[in-house]
Amino acid sequence: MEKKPFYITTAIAYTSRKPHIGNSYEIVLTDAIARFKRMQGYDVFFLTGTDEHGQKIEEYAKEAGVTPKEYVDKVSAEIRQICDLLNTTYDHFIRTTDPYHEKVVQKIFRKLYEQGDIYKGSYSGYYCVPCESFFTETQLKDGKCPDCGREVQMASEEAYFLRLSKYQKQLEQYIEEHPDFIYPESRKKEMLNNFIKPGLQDLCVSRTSFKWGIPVDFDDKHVIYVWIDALSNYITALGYDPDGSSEKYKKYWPADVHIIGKDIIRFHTIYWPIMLMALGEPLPKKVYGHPWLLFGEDKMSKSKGNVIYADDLTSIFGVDAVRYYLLSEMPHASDGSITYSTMIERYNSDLANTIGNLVNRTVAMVNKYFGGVLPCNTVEADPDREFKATLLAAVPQVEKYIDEFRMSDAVETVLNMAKRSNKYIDETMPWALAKKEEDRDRLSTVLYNLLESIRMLAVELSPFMPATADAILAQIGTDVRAYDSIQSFGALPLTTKVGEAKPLFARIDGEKLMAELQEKQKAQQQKEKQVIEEMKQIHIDDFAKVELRAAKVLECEPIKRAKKLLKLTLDDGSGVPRIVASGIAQYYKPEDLIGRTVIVVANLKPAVLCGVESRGMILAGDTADGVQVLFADGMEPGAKIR
RNA sequence: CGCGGAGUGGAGCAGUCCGGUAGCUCGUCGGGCUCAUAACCCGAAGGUCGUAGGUUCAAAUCCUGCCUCCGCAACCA
Repeated sequence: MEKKPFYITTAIAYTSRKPHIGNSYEIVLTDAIARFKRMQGYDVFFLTGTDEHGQKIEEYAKEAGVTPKEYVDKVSAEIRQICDLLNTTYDHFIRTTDPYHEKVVQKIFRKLYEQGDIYKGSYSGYYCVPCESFFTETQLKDGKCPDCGREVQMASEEAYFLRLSKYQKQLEQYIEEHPDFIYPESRKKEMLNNFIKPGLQDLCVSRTSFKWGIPVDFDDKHVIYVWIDALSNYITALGYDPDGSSEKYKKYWPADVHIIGKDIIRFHTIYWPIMLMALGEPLPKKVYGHPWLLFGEDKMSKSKGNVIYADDLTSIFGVDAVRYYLLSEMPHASDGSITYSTMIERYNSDLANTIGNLVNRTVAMVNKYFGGVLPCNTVEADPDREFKATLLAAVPQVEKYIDEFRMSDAVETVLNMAKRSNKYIDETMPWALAKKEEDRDRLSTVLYNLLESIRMLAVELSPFMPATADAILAQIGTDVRAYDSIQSFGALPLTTKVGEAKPLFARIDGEKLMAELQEKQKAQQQKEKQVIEEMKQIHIDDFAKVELRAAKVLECEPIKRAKKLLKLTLDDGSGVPRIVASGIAQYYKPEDLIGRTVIVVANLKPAVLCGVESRGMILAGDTADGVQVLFADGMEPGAKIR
């Protein structure tokens, strides 16, 4: 029988910088589903890749002093290495800079243009010069900029637009008729109520303000902006072509599920379906917006040097333990969190104690009591039936959870299989049976049941922890691992000879590890301090361009709508009060500052922050617990600092 | 009044849509066992479900106000 196709994708990762462990969650989640579906017998195609165009990348590359292509080559390779490190089984890794992708994207753009779904228009609106942004008439506040309250002017910029409005009704109908399309369901309401029903505005799909993108082939002033470029990867990767698509495309499209972060649900449930409608292609069956993996209570920040990356974790815990953690700790709807201590806890308790020890003690007994091969005489007894029934019931349960994307529940169900087996050992007490010759057959039966339960466990574990599953099967000496073989109890051949009992997961000394990690972190910080010497040097003339003046704080108040900002009114000696906004609201109260003298950068270009025009900035330094303002009490307002 | 999420035994969470004995994991304590990685199994303690009202025979669950925390956005000039 022909296998049923199953097409699953991750979002493509933006190549601005190395992804942290939270970003890696998505690929592991998708991989687990892909592996599970393959095991069930589906013909799976699993796509991932990198999104490599855009202004940001152009800027990062410039900063790094390389070409955009060199930049994305490096980051894309890094991302791919992480996918490989995490042992993910993607079938294709697409890059939006791949020539075949670029070519088809141009064709798509042209097709949509020729049929009138894309039109050339102008991005006209009210432009606020200091804020560098466009606003529609409805966004304006009393005819002025909603951000800074200043005058705006009419301005326009040529651009291409995708006619979303034309498909609005059709999309709304589709979403309502396909209740499974957007998952979890809470997101569906969000999309319908907040975006679709109020009316869709046509989407700007080209830019002239930067170059690093796929050019519009009939108008090369323009590059194709992110939506059409990035989203279409899901079909270009398969060989979609407006002039005739590949067999592969016909086989796998529409996708069974797009796995994406909750932040980009809008693009995948509104823009992407409309693009497909315009192309006359079927829509993906499901879009799952997964939650985020957050860092524990201790907020991790790059400046502290303690962002967690996938390779940091795998070097300590191993790949499978990291996969296990990501899959088990992440709730399906709300955000998960990661800390080293919870990681250690789960590792020791679930992996070392429950699973590892179960395999170890069972294999050890088979070797000790029977020299590795069990005799074939079966003697059933009381707890057996319930034991087997519990294990078998777990199989459809796991299946159900995975179909609902409830990974942590699926993983827990599998873990419970191991717990049940540990309990079975206590119920049957093999060591007591071993003492009496007449109980030998019963002992053999008990151990067989255990080996079989472990085999079932290993098979169920294989999508989550593939290497561990292999190791377990090797230890119990079998390669019977088809999904069919765990639908009933007893597929393990009786003649199986078990291997040597070797611990699967060595217990981790939590305190010791935490101490080591702290050491490491210190070393890291030390390193960052040393880097100063390698920094680019500036000439004294450059420094002289900065006008530093002492200034006395006359007034100080918080800025509404801004959590971090204080508005300071300063006497800088000029006679005219100077307004400065400063991001120190978390560390200083207004009364702490009034009357004190601070140092202000006097010739800084003004900027508008949360509606306040800030003319200059005051100097402050980072400390362990926040920010400390540099005071110059006693100096005359206006005194020059050098 | 920018948007959104969350407050449940020491910790992390489920339960909340569709009211009706408050559940899971970890930790703690007690017991059991000795095959095993100081692992495993059993039991216990521990919660007025953020707060104040309301609806109801009955509220963690529905409604209203308030408090606190967090994320996003704004933004740390």
